[in-house]
Amino acid sequence: MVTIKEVAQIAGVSIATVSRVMSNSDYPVSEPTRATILQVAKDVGYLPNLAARSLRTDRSSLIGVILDNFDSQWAPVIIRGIQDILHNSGFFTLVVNIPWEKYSQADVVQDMLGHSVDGFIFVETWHPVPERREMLNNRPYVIVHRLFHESDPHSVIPDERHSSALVVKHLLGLGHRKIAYIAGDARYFSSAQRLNTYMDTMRAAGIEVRDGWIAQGEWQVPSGYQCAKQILAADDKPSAIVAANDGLAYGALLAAQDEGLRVPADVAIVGYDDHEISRIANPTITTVTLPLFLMGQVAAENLLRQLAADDIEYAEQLIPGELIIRQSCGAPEGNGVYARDYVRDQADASG
Amino acid sequence: MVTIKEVAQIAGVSIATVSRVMSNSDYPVSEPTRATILQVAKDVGYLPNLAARSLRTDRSSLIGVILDNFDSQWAPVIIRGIQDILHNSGFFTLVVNIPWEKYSQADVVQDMLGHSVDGFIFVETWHPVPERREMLNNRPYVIVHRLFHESDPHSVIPDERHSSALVVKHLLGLGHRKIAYIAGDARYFSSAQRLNTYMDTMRAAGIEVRDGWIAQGEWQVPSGYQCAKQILAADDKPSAIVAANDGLAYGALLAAQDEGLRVPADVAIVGYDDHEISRIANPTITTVTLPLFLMGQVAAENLLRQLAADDIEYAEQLIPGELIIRQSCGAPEGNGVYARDYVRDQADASG
DNA sequence: TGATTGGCAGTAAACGTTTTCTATTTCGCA
DNA sequence: TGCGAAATAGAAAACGTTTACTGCCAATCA
Repeated sequence: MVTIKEVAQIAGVSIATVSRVMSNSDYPVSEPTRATILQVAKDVGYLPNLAARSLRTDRSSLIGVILDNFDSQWAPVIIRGIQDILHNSGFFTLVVNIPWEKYSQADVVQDMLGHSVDGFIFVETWHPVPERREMLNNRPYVIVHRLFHESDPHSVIPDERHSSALVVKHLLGLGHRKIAYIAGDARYFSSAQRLNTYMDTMRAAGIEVRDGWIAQGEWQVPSGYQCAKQILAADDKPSAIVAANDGLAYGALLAAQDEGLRVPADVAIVGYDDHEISRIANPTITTVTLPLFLMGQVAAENLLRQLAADDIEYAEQLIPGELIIRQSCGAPEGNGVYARDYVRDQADASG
Repeated sequence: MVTIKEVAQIAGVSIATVSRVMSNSDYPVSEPTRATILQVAKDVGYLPNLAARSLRTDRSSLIGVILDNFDSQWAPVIIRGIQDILHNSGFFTLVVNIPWEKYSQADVVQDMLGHSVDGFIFVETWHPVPERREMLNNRPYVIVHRLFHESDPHSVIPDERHSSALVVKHLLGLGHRKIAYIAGDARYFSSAQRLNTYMDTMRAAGIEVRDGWIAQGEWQVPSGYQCAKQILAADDKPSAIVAANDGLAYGALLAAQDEGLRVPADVAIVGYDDHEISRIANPTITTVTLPLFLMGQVAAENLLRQLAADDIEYAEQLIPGELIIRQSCGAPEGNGVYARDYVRDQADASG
């Protein structure tokens, strides 16, 4: 590999000058000299050795990204958002999926510190680490899509209250009054937020929530099925069901159809997350998006800001989601058609 | 950060000795000395500075991983497989999703070379690069899940022929003779492989494939719907349809049901890929897996082997998939039940 | 015209390792 | 006992940068 020395030799200048040009230093270099050096560097294919630079400056242009569930539908999108910003600023990411059985988070952080990463981004990691700051060697960090309850000023999370209110209000707007709720796994703090927002929104609309309207689920389809069965067995059947996520909503959909109910005619169902399942289901499920890509971008921008100056005040950042109106809510203004019709239309259009 | 120098000072030895111990050199160091150094290093929390090491040795413990579709259902699993092996061997990966509009592959490779990556893994990248070898500065590389036709000895790909034969033979074994086929996007070489295998397998079974049995699709659901409509309109209706992937299979499923046909009673349908959609569909779809995690592992192992010695002969590695028997094929030995029953059973079990 | 300034370029010292070379000690064996 | 070899340790150079410091020259100003 060609080094700064050869470039200097060919250009007839000192290595210091080459370095100043190549690293975009604000030290003054005359225009002709700069042009020559740039030209020579290009001709000989010079590439700065980042290990050497890192050794000298203690900045590596590397950001450690730690997650514990790469297979989640969300993580890859978040990571793309992160990289979109970071790569544009000349950073690479060291992405590591931590299989909890094998490595501890602390070990991975240590390894990353060995590579002199400039900062950390934690994606959806579940276990909070008490003395994180210290463990990270005081390097800046951001937590994106924080799933645990412990609050942290350096985190970027979905605006659960905003989004939850969106779906409930949507149903209220459609005239529904008897709206039931299937909650998510109680160990996730988003479950409580979503549930509480449902309660608050109902209360604000002057509706008293009955006991039988709330079922405690666990995120997955079978749980949604079971909860919906339970809700639909009540003698005062609700006209709509809000599920804490799309898996639960899909389960509820199957349960309703199993009971001979038409969705949305007999009972409306809405989900949360804009998971693929809500696009595939029949009818398609009205839901609200998780602004994942944006969250990744915001997290990366936060980190860059911390890298630039560390005397800033931080606060949790809430990113709002968007309501996606599909078929399962029966909205008159719904832009969706039944899955089969949609598929048929698409086929007609393309064939 | 504590350096080798301080460890040496505290342990009362030279930095050379510390280095030899910390880097597991095979240079002889007496047992007591080694023990002391290890203890001191641990006590003071010494971490080797990898930038310095990289500068000196020209090995970075970094592997560049390049992909162009992070959102594909497959990429994250492949990457986990890669990291599973690589991280165990002390390597980190520089994972980059290349948005083709913005960067060229060559630019990213250059940037990675600046970080002195020890090797490259290309995941599912579509565009072959002619003078790849040179571009990579002669560093070792592996292509995993290669989607383009150009053959390359350093690639790890699914055994398409094996898997395709698996599904067709499965249907033959169930007594089907009139088996139609919906092909995938013709630009992918796997489409041709899957189609050809279907033809070969049918021929080997002594069955002549009729013209109307083959439809040219494009991977997506609407295309599957349309193709199935076309196939089912033939006067000699087939009793089974093999789709080149699960999206097409799902589309075909909707089309069949639209025609008032029961699946699998009236027409059996099988897919390919073990995409989530095949688990969610009703009935669930029989399919064959892509061995993604394993492919990632094998790719990483290949790279490590190349890193260790470069005088090895290489050949494309084919990784076999597995048949997943679900409901849509009507196999008597099928281990599946209808989605709704499955969901109900799960619910009963957990509640 | 002479002193002062400011723009520009070069010298050389670091950054934290690895590794070659050299030096010392210890050991085995005649 | 003496000698060579093996085992062990240390000194120092090198890897490719960045940057503090020094120096030169031309332009500016009194």
